[in-house]
This record gives sequence, C-alpha cells and structure tokens, in this order.
Amino acid sequence: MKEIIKTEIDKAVKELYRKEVVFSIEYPESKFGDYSSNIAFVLSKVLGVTSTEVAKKIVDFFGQSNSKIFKKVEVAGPGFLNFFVKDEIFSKNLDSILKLGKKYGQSKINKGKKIIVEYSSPNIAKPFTVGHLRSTIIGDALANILNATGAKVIRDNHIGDWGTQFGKMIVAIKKWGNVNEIKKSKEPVKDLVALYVKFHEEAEKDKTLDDEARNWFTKLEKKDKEATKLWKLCVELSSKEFQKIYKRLGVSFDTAVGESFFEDKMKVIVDEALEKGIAKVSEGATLVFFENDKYSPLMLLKSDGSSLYALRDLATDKWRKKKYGKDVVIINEVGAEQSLHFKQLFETEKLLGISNSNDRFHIAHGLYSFKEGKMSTRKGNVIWLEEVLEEAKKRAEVFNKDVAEEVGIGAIKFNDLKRDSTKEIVFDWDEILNLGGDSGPYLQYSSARAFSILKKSSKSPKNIVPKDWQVTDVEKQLIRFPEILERSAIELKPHQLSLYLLDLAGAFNNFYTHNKIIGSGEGEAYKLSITEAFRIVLSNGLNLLGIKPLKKM
RNA sequence: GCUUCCGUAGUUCAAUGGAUAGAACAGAGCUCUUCUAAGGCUUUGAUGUAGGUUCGAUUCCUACCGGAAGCACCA
Repeated sequence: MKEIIKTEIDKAVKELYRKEVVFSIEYPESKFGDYSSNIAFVLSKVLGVTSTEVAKKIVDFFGQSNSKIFKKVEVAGPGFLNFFVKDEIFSKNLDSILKLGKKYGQSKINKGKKIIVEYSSPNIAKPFTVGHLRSTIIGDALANILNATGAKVIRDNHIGDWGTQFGKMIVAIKKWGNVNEIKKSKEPVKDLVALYVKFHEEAEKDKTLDDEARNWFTKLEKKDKEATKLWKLCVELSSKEFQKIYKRLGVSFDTAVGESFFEDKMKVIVDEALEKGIAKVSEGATLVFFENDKYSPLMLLKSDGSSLYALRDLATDKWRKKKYGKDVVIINEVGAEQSLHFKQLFETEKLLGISNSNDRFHIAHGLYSFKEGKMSTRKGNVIWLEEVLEEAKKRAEVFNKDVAEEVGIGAIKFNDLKRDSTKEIVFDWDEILNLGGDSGPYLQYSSARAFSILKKSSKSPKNIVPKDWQVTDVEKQLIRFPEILERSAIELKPHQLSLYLLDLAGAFNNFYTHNKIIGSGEGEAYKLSITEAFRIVLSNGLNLLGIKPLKKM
C-alpha cells in the first residue's frame, strides 16, 4: 500500500514540478488520515517555496485527478499531506488475505539473495542456559522473516565444539571425573559442567592447571588419541542435550557444522595472512594488526601454535563463501559482548578478500543481567534453560493445561522478540514469564478467540461490505502486514513485527467487543470475514516469530 | 585509561528527522442473560544535563553525568 501511495505522489510531483525527490510515507495518528507524507517539506527545500504552498498545490492536483485510491487528501500543520484511503481498498485487501492465506504478506524484496543466518551456536562443555536463549529465539525469527521476503535462508548452528575449553574439560575429567560414571549419569551435561566449574575453582589456586589445559588442547589439535576420545564424549553428550531443547523450542537448523570441522582449513589462512603482511608474529603469537590501531589486534594463533576462535571464524566464512557462492550474505546473531570481535573479524575478512562490507552483519543482542550479579558458567551460578522452560510451563497452567507448554514457550519467546534486541534484559521471572498485557499469551489468546468465533458461528464468512459500514481499525491494521514484514526484514529487527501483532490483536479485541455477531443482520458474514482475515494474518505473524498460534486456550 | 552500546511515565518497553512522545504492567473508575472478561473502555503519569545543526530533534553532532559490555594467548 505504501508503495502505491508513493507512486501516486511521485506522479503528481513529476507532473507539477518535474522533479524527483526522496520522501517518506508514514502512518500518522488516525485523525490525520491513513497515510501521511513529508514530501512538501522536501520539495520546499529544493524549490525555495514554503512547504504549505507546495502541499496545497499537490492537494489541488489530487482534488482534480479523481483518484482511485484516495477518498480525501488534506494539508495539515506546516505542510503535512494527509491521505485518506477509500473504504473499498480495505475490503479488497480482505479478498487477497482470504485468497492467499498463508502466503499473504510474503514479499520478494530479498528474492535471489542467499543468506546464512548463524544463531544459537552454543558452546559445548557449557550448559544451555538462558544466555543462549536470545540468540536462538531472535535468530530463528529473523531467519523466518528473511525467508518470507524471498531470500534463500540457510539456518546455521555454528557449534562451539573446539577450543581451549576442551583442554580444561579433559584435565578436569582426568583429574576429578570418571568416564564410566559420566556415561551412566542421568544428567551427564550437568556433571560435565560441575567438572568445568571445579576446574576454574582449582585453577584459581594452582596456575599450572591453565597451562595443562592449553597443553591438552594443543594435543587435541594434533589429534592425540586420548584427547580426541574425551572430546568426542563431551560433544556427544552435549549434542543430545541440545537436541532436546531445540525440539522443545521448535527450532531447527539446515546445517550444524561445529568449529572442529574447520580444523584443517585454518593453516592456509594463517599462511596467506602472513605472506600478505596482514598478520605478524609478536611474542610468539600470530596476530592481525589494524591500521592506525583502529581496533586492538586480533589473535589468530597462540604462542604455542594452537588456534583461536577468530581464526576458526575466518576459516568458516571462507568455506561458506566457497560452498554457497561469493554473493552469500552472512549474518551472525551473537551477543553484544562480541561486537569488537566481529569488527575485527569483518575488517580482516576484507583484507583477506573473503568478504566485503555489504555481506557481513553482526546482530548484537544485549545480555541478560541478573539482580544477583553476573551469571558465569565458570563460577557455576547459572540458570539452566530447562529450568526456565519448566517454570514457564508451570505458570502457564493457569490457562488450559493442555496448552501450557505452548503458552509457556510463547511467553518466553515473545518477551525476547517484542523489544529491540540491542538492549540488555534484567532477568526477572515475572517479566519473562509475563502472561498478560503485551505478551505472547495475549496474542495466542487472541488467536484462540478468533478460531473459536469462526468455529461456533453457523454462518460462513462473506466478504461483502454491508451498507453504512464504518471501516474499522482491524481492517486498517490488516493492510499493513506486508509492509511491516518488509520493514522487519530490511532492518533485521523482528520486534517491529512483534509490536505490529500487538496493535493488530488490540484492534481485533476492540472490534470484537463492539461488534458481537448476533442475530442475522446483513453485517454478520462480513464481520466473520474480518475475523477470518485476522486469524490468518495473526497466525502468519506468530509463525514467523516461532510462536504457536493456538486454536484453543 | 581507551572503545562500543544503552539512559523515555513508579516499572518494562515503542516512536524509518515530523504533528498533541505511544503501549503494557502497577494505581483509580467503569464493563459479561449474546460466538473466549486471561478481554474492552475511561483515567493519573516520562525524553539524564548543557550546548549545536534543522522549518522541525527522543532520533544527528559535541561535552558532561549515570548504567552495561569489551580491550593479547577464553568463546
């Protein structure tokens, strides 16, 4: 719709002034019309005429042109152009919603693009905690949204199954653990984490432990048999645990290649970087130094010759470009604490010719912070994700018990998706498991409500507008969905979609309380078709966010 | 110390440089003999400070104050 209006204005301006200018279309407060534009301000600057003057001319133009889409065009304030859209546009839009169903709102703005969305990416040997939640939820929604705008999306779980932490694990298992007991344990991952915590406690006292751990990782990189065996054990046990959680969250991936996979693809990169003078050896370690010390140096190899994750990331991206094509766009959904790492990484990739500045993105999310202080795996004060899911489910039982799981997950996911991801969240059970107000359950409830209305009605929806029908906010909101989806995709911000769904549901609930379908008046069938359209759009939106629309609640 | 991100109602969050800064929660008051009241309707209440750019600044720039994160062998 926005595009249509933009074209109309463009035509008018070209005819009146023979100019091409960049301007915007906005959704104003409802009394200022359905759409508004700042075109008069922009033109006023270019032409040196007052904005009101320009605005008036454009209004006159539309007044005479007998527009097919505008009921009314007005000048307001210092030169805003307010557009009132004809009522039949909205019912025509209902037609396309009812006809297209699940396809309504899908767009082609990203058609032909290949996009890798890397998200979740847990570190094996560390617990799956609320910390991993944000990346998993936001990344999944982002992937869905990009997919719905025509991109070929590759969902990539870049599992952290390599690195010094495995040296630590191996030392801990050998010193304080028992392989057979771990294998038999009901919660092997918790046992592993306990060992990981023990390691850090002991390492505080005994500094040689860290050296020992680094040694073991070096051995692992050199394919030492014992090291590899213990490493495999950790990886297998953790993977099982992760699969369980992903299943519960309803998240899946197209590929989940661990960091270890890139072990044999790193040497070439180091050689190339050294040869081109991009990397230098300093104090025995290999590092990339940046122009004018723009960023602090990026370490590729430790002085003992073992690799660091920056190098593995370089190898990963090089491999991705080879596998998926040079034009593939790579998006990492990773916490904001790694912002510097990604800046260094992107810069280095540019120097090495792996990527350019248009095809690498870091979507940084703020961290969870805790009232009780920082959460740290190393110290063992963590909140396990499973705990959170269970608590959510328990709280959601105040609704229909049959859907407690879906409602609980919906609450957790939406809590993350409704806000701009850059901000940090203070972990607060009441906030995260919020079941009322602006929440996932509210949307699920609205969806169940619409389902129920449609199910219980004896009539079937008919999209024929009754006489004297006043266009409602639901109809006006419904028409916005495709634009919101595109905006979400362009800005890489799922919260735009979330907030829209809240507005939409609010408009519907309001509509519903004031438009009960009773008796056999001529408006009933039309009200039902609005309800059906709402049901479709809300379901589409919730599915994109990875939240289950419910039929019953 | 340096760098990055964030400061908006009592609280949690919105606002592609636009109009009277929107919601939700909490508080006050209404609202179910009618398809889901876990709803809906009223109502109280906010841009950290000081400058600058602009017709117009929550948004951009500068300084300061406050919070978080990062800064060479973790990821």
